[in-house]
Amino acid sequence: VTSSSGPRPPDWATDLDLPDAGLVARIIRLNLFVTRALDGIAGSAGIQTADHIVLGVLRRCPGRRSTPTRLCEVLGRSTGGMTLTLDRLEAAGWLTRSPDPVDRRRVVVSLTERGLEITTRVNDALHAWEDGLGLDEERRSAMTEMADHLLELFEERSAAHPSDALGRAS
Amino acid sequence: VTSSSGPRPPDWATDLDLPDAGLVARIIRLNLFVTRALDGIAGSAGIQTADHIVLGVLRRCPGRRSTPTRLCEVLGRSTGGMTLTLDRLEAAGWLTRSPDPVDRRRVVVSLTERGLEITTRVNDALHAWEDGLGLDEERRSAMTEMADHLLELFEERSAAHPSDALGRAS
DNA sequence: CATATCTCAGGACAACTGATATCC
DNA sequence: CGGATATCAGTTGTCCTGAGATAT
Repeated sequence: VTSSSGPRPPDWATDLDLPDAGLVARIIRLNLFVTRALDGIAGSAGIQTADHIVLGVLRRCPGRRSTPTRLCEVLGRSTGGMTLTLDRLEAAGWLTRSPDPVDRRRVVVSLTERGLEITTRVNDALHAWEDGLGLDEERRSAMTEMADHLLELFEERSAAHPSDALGRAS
Repeated sequence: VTSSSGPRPPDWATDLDLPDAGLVARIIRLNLFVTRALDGIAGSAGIQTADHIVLGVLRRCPGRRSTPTRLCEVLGRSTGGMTLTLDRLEAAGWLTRSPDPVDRRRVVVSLTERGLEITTRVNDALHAWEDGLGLDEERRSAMTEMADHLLELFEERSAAHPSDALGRAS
């Protein structure tokens, strides 16, 4: 994490260009920066990034509740792994598990007051960080619209090929 | 990973909306889809996603070579972890390590012919996948321009605050 | 000598796989 | 009974931390 002093690296190690790189490379790179910021912010708030994302998904579900399997589908994780994550979040008091009265195989996962509070706090900090970037409003809304359009395409696509949604198809 | 048959989940577990969600949430979600596709494609080619990304960065470096530390900065990883990754990639014959004649503390990491070949192959497949999404050309170029603009902002930002570039400050 | 770069060994942790219990 | 849901146990694997080696 040093880059201030000492002998500068030779020029050929300095820059990298994304000339022919496609959208995919750019999205990955964007995600890298975003993830760094999120790690810092979530860390300060005392929650892991991956856990915050689960709470964030939950926050945007109708009624602020969902089921483990549904969360797995959205986030591309296994049910076994999700159980562990939910254990952590439940132990922290950020969500509760309760049996679904309608279908008792199911477990309903609900965001608690404190869970809502922390994910909202992290989200607000993230918004502040985003605002501080100096992105003009025009581009911001254009970018949002593009992203939503792309997301729609992705969702259509994974609805069409559910089997390789997770890249596990033969 | 089931969503085709069986009793549908109740409505309240079905949809999630990103109403007030900012760019960050969208980028994370985009990355999720992209990562799924990449996992599938890279997996078929016999390389891990994380490893492919290292090769991809290398491919876009002038001269197709860089140093471990530089890669760590770009990808936000520790040098120790990078050593292990480079061990893997070197063992696979995708890159070579050689001492820097100018500064012999340094190691120069160079993409091999085979390394260039595999990362190019994966990249082409990714392009094909991207083309298959049905994104019209106008939006595609707009999206690209937006992404590049955002990336510039991010880079300025991390140049301004190098200490918390990795979220490890204080 | 203090700093920079890389490597190595040890440890931590999250996530997956497969099997089990419960329920439709 | 077959399919679905969630959990548990065991394992894997990657990454990080901190110490050490070599060079400046």
